Amino acid sequence: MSTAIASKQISTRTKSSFPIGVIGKSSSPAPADKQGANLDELGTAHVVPRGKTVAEEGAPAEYVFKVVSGAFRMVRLLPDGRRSVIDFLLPGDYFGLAENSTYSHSLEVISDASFVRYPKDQLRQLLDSDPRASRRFFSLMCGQLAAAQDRLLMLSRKSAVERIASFVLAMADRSQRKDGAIKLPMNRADVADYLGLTIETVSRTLSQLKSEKVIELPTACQIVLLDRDRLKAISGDQ
Amino acid sequence: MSTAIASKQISTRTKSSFPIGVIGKSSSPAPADKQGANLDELGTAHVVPRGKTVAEEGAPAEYVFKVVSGAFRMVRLLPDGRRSVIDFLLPGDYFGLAENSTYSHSLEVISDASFVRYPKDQLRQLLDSDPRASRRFFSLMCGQLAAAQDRLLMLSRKSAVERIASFVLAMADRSQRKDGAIKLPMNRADVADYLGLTIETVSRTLSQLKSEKVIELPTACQIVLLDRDRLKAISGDQ
DNA sequence: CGGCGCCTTGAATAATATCAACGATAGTGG
DNA sequence: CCACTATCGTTGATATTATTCAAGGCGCCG
Repeated sequence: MSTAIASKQISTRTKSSFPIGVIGKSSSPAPADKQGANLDELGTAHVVPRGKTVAEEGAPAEYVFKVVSGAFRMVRLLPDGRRSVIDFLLPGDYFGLAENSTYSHSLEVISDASFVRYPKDQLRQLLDSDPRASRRFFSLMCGQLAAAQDRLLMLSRKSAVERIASFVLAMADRSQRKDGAIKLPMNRADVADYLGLTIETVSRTLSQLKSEKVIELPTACQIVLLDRDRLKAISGDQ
Repeated sequence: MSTAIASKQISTRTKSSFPIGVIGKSSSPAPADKQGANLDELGTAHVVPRGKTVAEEGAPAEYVFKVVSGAFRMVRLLPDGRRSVIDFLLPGDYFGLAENSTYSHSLEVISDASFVRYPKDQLRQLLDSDPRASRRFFSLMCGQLAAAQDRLLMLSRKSAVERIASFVLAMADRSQRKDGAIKLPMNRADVADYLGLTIETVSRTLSQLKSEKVIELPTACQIVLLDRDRLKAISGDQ
């Protein structure tokens, strides 16, 4: 099932082709680190094509992943095949830190992507020995937890329009360009499984917002915000 | 708005009337700790009556709470008053670690309760200086995140019966006695806001499970499992 | 015993899912 | 370069689920 993944060792000496972030110390040239292991030395970089499954639900959780480019979805299945997209991962996001001995989610590539992968036990060791890295990851976890809790509120109490509006706003915030068209890397099915709706409801609701001149849809995967305030009001927050 | 809360300083010398857990070192007599501050010295114990709000959404997040006895709900409101119970907290559970500068949830007492409260910045300091405490809290956070993700799946894709079945099973697991009747500290409204349903749907669905001989309801707040396997099958997991 | 809060149940309604058909778009091979 | 095909997205009609509205019941406490 698992096909080859492009892989290479990252050296702190070699200029990597990926903008790999350094944690627990300044991102500059990297002076000798008396703490011993550091993230750069731990990780290997990989390039993966759209559709690829990088980590599989139920498999031993050996690695922690950091997205470098592209987009991923974190997926969980019910035995009968119903699917939930627990989160979308964009550059800078991590996967696998909170997983137990086996992954409880699959990590799938939405659009051609690259990532860095760290052996989980080595990363844990680093966290134990390096207070700065530890603090960094602790606050990452806090962010993830807060995001999950936001979504709990959304899924338990918001209507379809409110969910879509919240989603569009969130994607606009995560997107680099704040003004122009937002590029959605995921398809309608992914959005539906993320928001707890069906493909049809997602489509209909986006059409509705379009007809109300709140957004524009130049293509299916591009969204232009015409009335951000209105969208925020519709989203139900504040 | 905030009425008096019973409060007293905890001394490591005094035998506390609460079973306050010690983190980052053995729970025995407490030898001098070269790390300096430890959790016992940080915390103050409090007793609170049912209905009391211990932390308010939007207020400065100054404390982290650990439940000692009783039960709490962690609540979030939408501007129009819709309510979501993000989680129930039982003895041993923590609140407030992942909160930002202000609480994004209220913490409300469901049944007469007691808790220990730690100034957040002091706890943070302890986490920075004590690797064992840090590890402990890191794994607590992992557990909370995993639980939140389970609930995301539930809220996005499970039907009313499946949610109720999952909830009953989860409460049975968290409850002390595994065999006899489960005591629910929360009312139907709390369950509804936790599962993203209405009071009526919760009531109807429990009645349905009762009529199918899967559970018994001696009183509204007691549940007896008659057929755990069946309940697990209904819950949709595995 | 009476009142109040909480729970249950029924009937009608609304929201979203499902089923089905059609349309658009992108990738492929002639 | 164009046509074909597969995939994805949109839209409509209908079905289903859960909500809303409404009434009544149960238990607890004064």
